[in-house]
Amino acid sequence: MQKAAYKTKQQELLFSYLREMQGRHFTAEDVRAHFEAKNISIGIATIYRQLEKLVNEGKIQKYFIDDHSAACFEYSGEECSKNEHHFHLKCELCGRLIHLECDELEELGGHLKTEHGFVINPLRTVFYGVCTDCAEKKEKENE
Amino acid sequence: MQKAAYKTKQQELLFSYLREMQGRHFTAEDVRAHFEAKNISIGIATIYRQLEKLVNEGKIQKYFIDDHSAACFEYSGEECSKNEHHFHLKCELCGRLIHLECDELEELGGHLKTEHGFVINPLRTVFYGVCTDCAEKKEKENE
DNA sequence: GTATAATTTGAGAATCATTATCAATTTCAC
DNA sequence: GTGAAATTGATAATGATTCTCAAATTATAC
Repeated sequence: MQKAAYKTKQQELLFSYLREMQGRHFTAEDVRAHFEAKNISIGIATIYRQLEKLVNEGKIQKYFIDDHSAACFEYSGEECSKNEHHFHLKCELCGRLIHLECDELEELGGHLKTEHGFVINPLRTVFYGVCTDCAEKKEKENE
Repeated sequence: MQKAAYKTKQQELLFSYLREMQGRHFTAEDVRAHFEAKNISIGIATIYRQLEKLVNEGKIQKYFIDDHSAACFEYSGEECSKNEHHFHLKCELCGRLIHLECDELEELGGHLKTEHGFVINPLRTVFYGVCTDCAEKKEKENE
């Protein structure tokens, strides 16, 4: 019972960016650059703070895609946040991030739960590996 | 044809630590602290360099378990590195890292490959979620 | 509208894991 | 032993993120 939650210009600006980027991932730096390009100044501290808040509220997701580089955020839209179970595949070769909705993965979730007592969080889990394109490229190189 | 690969004291020390820690994960800082406690001095740069080399050689694995904190390394033993396909589960609540060998996950790998053209790398993929113990604790709290 | 109190902002400093630099040391082949 | 090549390690640099705190903004009471 302590947050009055004032609505600020910066919060609205950030949210307009989220809608614009819906379904795509971005970093804190991307946000800053976006507004700088429009000659709108928002402090980087504010960007981090607001993103953090939105993550805690479950409105956006935070991913750690690349080793020690910047965190990625993603806004999936108004209502899907809780229902949608898309996973992320990250290609270790080209760096591409692939969104994957797949029943098989749902089943895996069930298996891990019943057999191993582990409730998987698809919003945070990233599968690493090699994508089709890169696998093909690699094959050609080996010929 | 450029690496003569000299064998150094530091490399041997590090390897003795790996054997001691076989199957358990550790950070670069853990290594440093371990040798400091024994009054053996190894530069932190050397530790990072050697760990990096071992990762590239496939002799140890590197995981990013916690958000932006230190990377975790793990030595699985002499010969299992290539054959063993154990996955990691990370509990988001207690922070515990669980090793999991499971046929279901092997199958998932097959599915991702045939249906989505994605070859998963189990050595790098970490599943996030909630472990049995924490799920139980949570349930009790809600009563 | 003005005063007031609570919250948010943002510039800059601080943090922390990791990487880069480079002279000094160590290793190994001869 | 000598010397070229590789490795080490103290220290500086990096880069994402968080912290600090005074100033600005917001909501509320009058």
